[in-house]
Amino acid sequence: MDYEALGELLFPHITKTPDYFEEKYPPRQLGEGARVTRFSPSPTGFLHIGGLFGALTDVMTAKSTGGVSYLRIEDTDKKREVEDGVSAIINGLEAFGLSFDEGVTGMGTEKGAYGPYTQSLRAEVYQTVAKSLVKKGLAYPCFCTADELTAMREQQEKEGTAIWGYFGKWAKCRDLTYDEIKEKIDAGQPFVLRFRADGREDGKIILDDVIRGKIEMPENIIDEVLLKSNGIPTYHFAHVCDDHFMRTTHVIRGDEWIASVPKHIALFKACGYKPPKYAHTPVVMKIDEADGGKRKFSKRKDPEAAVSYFVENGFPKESVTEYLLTLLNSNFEDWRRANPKADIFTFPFNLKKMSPSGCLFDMLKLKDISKNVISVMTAEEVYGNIIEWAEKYDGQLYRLFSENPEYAKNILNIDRENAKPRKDISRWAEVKDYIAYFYDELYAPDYTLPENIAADDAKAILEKYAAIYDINDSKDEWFAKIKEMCEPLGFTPNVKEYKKNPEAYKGHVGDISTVIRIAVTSRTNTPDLYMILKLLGKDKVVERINLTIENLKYN
RNA sequence: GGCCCGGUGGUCAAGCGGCUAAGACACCGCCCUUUCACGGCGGUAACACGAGUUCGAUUCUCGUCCGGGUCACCA
Repeated sequence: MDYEALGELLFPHITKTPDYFEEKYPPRQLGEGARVTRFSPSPTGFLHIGGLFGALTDVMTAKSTGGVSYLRIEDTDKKREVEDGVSAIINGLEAFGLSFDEGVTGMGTEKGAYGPYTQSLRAEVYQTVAKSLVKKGLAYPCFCTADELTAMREQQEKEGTAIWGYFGKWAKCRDLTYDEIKEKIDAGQPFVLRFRADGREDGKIILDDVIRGKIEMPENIIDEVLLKSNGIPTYHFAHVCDDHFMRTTHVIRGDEWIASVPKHIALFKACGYKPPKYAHTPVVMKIDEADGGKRKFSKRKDPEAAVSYFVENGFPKESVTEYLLTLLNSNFEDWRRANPKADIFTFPFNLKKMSPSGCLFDMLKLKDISKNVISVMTAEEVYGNIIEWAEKYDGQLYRLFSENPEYAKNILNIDRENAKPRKDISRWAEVKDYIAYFYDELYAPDYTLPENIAADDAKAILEKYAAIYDINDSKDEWFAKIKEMCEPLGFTPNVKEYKKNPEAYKGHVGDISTVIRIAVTSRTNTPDLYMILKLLGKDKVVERINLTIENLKYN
């Protein structure tokens, strides 16, 4: 067989050789240990949590080694592609503060010297490499139809062959002569380009995975498709060409790719390229409501799999990235405690610290982390975040907060910006309920008293309090007055005393506070009552107290 | 079915032949306290199973079981 001639027959329009691209995309000049990573999603829908997980891993790996990360769009499957796929990915990434050094930056825009970073724009690269493979006798055209391939598979299953696929005696087009090929091509028959695998059936290769260590796998013997009949490469071939020419040092991808590594290694070898290091990451799973088992997040079944879910529910972006980081490197939490304000990208991330087993996404843990994240923000920061969120997702809250920013910030500042800030809020979507009693529009009065307080007593407490309330009191004066109210009403200002001798009193100072709290907020639990009263203002406090007195039911 | 990965408390996880088997979340109790939170202290709770190697296995080997992945002109 004259492979040179075959190459020309198959790719008459390709005039370059791989050397051209070797020069165009020279090895990167980076420091020792610097890693080049890529996040390479397909634009098939929304960005989901697993994608974010992977993207974070890529970015952290590059940043922590002084390397480069880039975003490559793998749009080689036009059937699954969705219209706004690329912007969905980029917007999703941006929403969580992730950006790359190179690659696609938007619809039709990109940056970096190793582009284009969209696979559908790189046909010439793939075909040039493919042509060189053909000329070396390492790839050949296959004219088998989908039906023939299906029949082959069925036959293999029937025979119970250990390995399924296009190889050995099943590879009908492997040894076509030049004349046979020319005849089919002249007749306009479509073909795919297949790899001429040279693996031995009993051969073994070792993958030294960065996360999992050494994995022994059978050599590849399958004549994998390199170019589809439309000339577009399969993932396998695109991966090899792109990661070589984009000079990726570390391919970080989901562990569903482990089984394909022998193919990839064989292809790198055939092309004469040095394979990158591989790091196969675990998958993020959830509990299946139906059977209680673990399973991978599903784009279709799990709305919370979409990163937009976290945005819509008002999780600060840092909460999500920090949670993901604890999943990635569990020592992140210790680091965060030691460096409460540090930029996450300065965390000394280490691929080797990643666990190889899949993990369950724990919404409770996310919320806990989120509460901590929010608790160290200033009122100003919290306000800004809420405004930004509410503008999109809660018009009413947005209006209320923007009408009087100072009022809103003061509310948010209660028990904040101190050594032991409250941790009540985990998502911006909870804010409206949290601050509802500060706005008449949101306030839903509820005059229900706790069982241990009689309505008559409550009424007496409120009448007394309305009479002595002075908004100008300091906190100490204010509380001293409340304590003074206790004894005449049959309560004790001393909680310990009450606990020692509960029969002697109707209640203690806490109960007095509770009555006032309920009258003013309709809640039994709130942050610092003194500040609440102060912010509400004298008129509103008196108004609510009077309303409560009128509506109290006698029991 | 073949091949591959994984298996420490409810969850995420340290651990790399000898430890009373860390820590975080969740849960429970106590303390602090005008409520609630915060904070502090304490508690319940784990090495899937069976062989083997070894003076000694959570750690190494093999098998079993369980969970997952993969075998496309999808990525």
